[in-house]
Amino acid sequence: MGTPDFAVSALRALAKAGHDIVAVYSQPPRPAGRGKKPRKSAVHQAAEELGLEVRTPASLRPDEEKAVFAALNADVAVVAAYGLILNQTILDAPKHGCLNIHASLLPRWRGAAPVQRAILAGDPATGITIMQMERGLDTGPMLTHTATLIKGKTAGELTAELADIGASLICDTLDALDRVEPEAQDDSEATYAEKVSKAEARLDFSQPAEQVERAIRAFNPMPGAFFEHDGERFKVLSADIVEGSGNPGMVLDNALTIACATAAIRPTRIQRAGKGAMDAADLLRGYPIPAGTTLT
RNA sequence: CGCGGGGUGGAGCAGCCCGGUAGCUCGUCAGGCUCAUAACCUGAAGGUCGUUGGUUCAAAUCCAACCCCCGCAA
Repeated sequence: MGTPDFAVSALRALAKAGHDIVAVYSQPPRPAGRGKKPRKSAVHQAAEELGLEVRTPASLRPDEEKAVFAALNADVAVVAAYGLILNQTILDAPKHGCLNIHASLLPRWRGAAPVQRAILAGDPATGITIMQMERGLDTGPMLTHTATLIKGKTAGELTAELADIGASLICDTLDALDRVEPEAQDDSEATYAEKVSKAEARLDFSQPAEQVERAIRAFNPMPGAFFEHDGERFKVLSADIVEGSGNPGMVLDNALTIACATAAIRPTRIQRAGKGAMDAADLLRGYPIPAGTTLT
């Protein structure tokens, strides 16, 4: 059970490992993208390519869905970023219950956007935790986990890396399922990774440069950290922290060095609305943003 | 039929509304000067102006269709 790219790695790995996948659950196709045509989820597409049966119920609450799921008579359910609440009946249906591939080192960052939150908070490392699902949101006992350093990675890069880690870890965990010792989470250490909102993606230069740079990485590629200038949106895909000071948001030179609360930030990759991503220097060649300009 | 921007020498743009010599910033190459916080001067190479068709004496510029890229929204 999964929906985005993050879950595809695991699906492919499970299939390749020779597991008998009795069904794949994913969110139903939704109008999305330009043209608003209904699009199948990444998992949905991958499952079809693998020739697997795909089910896309809008909810798992109806008795009928519960019955269908139970009839699969699965040994175990693997869940990764599925996007639907699993009720107790569903959780109990498989012989070994439902295992979740979660993109954080639980109990830190339970919830929807663990990767982004970890970067935003400046965590030195994060990882994947395989846990036994229960009623609460990402609260179940942990089975296995693998850590990785965040360094200067963007959310996109980290998510891709964690997807691979999760894929191999779930396979290993399933192989050793009868040997691993479930470990309860320490609720007092738990933090919640709230979904990212569009408003958050607007850069706030009144924060320290270090925090601004984290935001840029956390929101790359989605939804894209941005500032506004001349009524246009400029997504900042990456930036360096440099020396400099001035009123927050002010451009300090002709190389687009932007003052923050402390120090300054200099975008290296930028994307203007309607344009492709380009180096900041290239943007400035055809679209100068002179020193003294204040960005919001 | 969700809204919108764009495809012009290697890069980023202007020109298009008001058809008629292809421009700017940068890069590249050659030479000069010489060492001035991404150096400066001179010169050169390099473009089927996304594709196809139409209008016209003449189209990057007007019209039609199509292909590709992207922002919003979801």
